[in-house]
Amino acid sequence: MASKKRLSSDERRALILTAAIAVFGAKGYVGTTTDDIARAADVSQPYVVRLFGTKEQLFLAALDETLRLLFEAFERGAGAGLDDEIEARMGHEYIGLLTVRGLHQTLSHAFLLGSHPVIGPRARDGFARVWAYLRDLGFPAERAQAFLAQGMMLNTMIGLRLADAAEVDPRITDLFAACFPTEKATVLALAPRVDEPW
Amino acid sequence: MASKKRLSSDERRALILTAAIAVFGAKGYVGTTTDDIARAADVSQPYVVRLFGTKEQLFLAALDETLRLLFEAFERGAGAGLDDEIEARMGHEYIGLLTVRGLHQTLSHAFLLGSHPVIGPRARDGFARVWAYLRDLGFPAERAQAFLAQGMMLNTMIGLRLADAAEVDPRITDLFAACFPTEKATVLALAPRVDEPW
DNA sequence: GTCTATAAGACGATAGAC
DNA sequence: GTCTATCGTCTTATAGAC
Repeated sequence: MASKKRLSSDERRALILTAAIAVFGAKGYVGTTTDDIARAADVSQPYVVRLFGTKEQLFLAALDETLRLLFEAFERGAGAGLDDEIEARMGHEYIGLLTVRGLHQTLSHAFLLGSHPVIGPRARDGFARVWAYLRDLGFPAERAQAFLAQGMMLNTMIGLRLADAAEVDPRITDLFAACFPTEKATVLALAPRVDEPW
Repeated sequence: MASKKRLSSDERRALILTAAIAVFGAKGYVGTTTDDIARAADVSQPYVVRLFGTKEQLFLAALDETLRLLFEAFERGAGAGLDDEIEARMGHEYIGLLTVRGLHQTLSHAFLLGSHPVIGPRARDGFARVWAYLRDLGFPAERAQAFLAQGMMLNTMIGLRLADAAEVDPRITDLFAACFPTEKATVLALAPRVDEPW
């Protein structure tokens, strides 16, 4: 059993944030305990609280990091080309974010916290920034709208953990084929499964 | 102060179920206490547990009722006409369900509980039934997919409580106009607001 | 049909040591 | 930088009365 290394505060924070996105994504803001995250990051529960102040601040940090990774991915996808090409590349990047465990679901959970006095405003601002980003990129309103809607659909299918069902339930096979005409295999390969705790 | 009437078990169950959809929608499965629902329904907390067994079973009952109302609305919207007409009517009915407090958000929360051992399977089945309903109605896969995606988008905007922001934030005004070209006024009139507890 | 009282457990946060 | 111990609170569910 390897003994644990003493890390710098920043390194430890980064590890805990990664764990937080995974666990918050799987169990939601309220459903996640600071101890869940501590165990996922292999540190003690009080230390998580010590580093981030409160569970609420930890969630805000996880949301910020999630949005940072999202815009980073969008930046990679944006660039020269026709609208169709840009949209395809950005969709591809968004699917690629499935390698960040819990990212899509952390977004979904944040977007359901609209009535939370502290998290709600931050979540609304994040969503509005995504919208503004697409529009500033030159997406016409209707296209931006459809692109976002597809993203919410992917989030939902991930949150439902529908991927295993795609292999046994013909309805779900049909659904995946319709949603991801070109990237079905990638999505099925990267999507979290029912039996994964996170 | 009006004294409370003694109701039949079925009447009381129906009242509690309505309250449960509203509160679960606003605060989520884990974030809602049985006491929250009891107070919203004006009964004692142990009585809620008595009538529904456990909080988990109560959530399942609320989800069932939510899906029942959803299919009932779809049935009203379906019927004769071109695909475009049917889709417009069904979208209209789905927006009309905003009069049922918490319905869209209860769906969203259920759809994020994919890793829950009991609720997860029921949520997946509900989603698959919605998909199958659209396909059986004759929707081509691509159209059914886009329709569902728009629904997820509406759910997200409701969960975020974006409606107030539409009146002050130009980004959000633009977003609402793009998402609801014909029904923006209805959505804004029916959407829950930030300051509503549920 | 409905309530009050309460047991039993889980959780966030603090204190303080190393 | 990181841990152990622990307090106080909240929450589900049960017991039992009316």
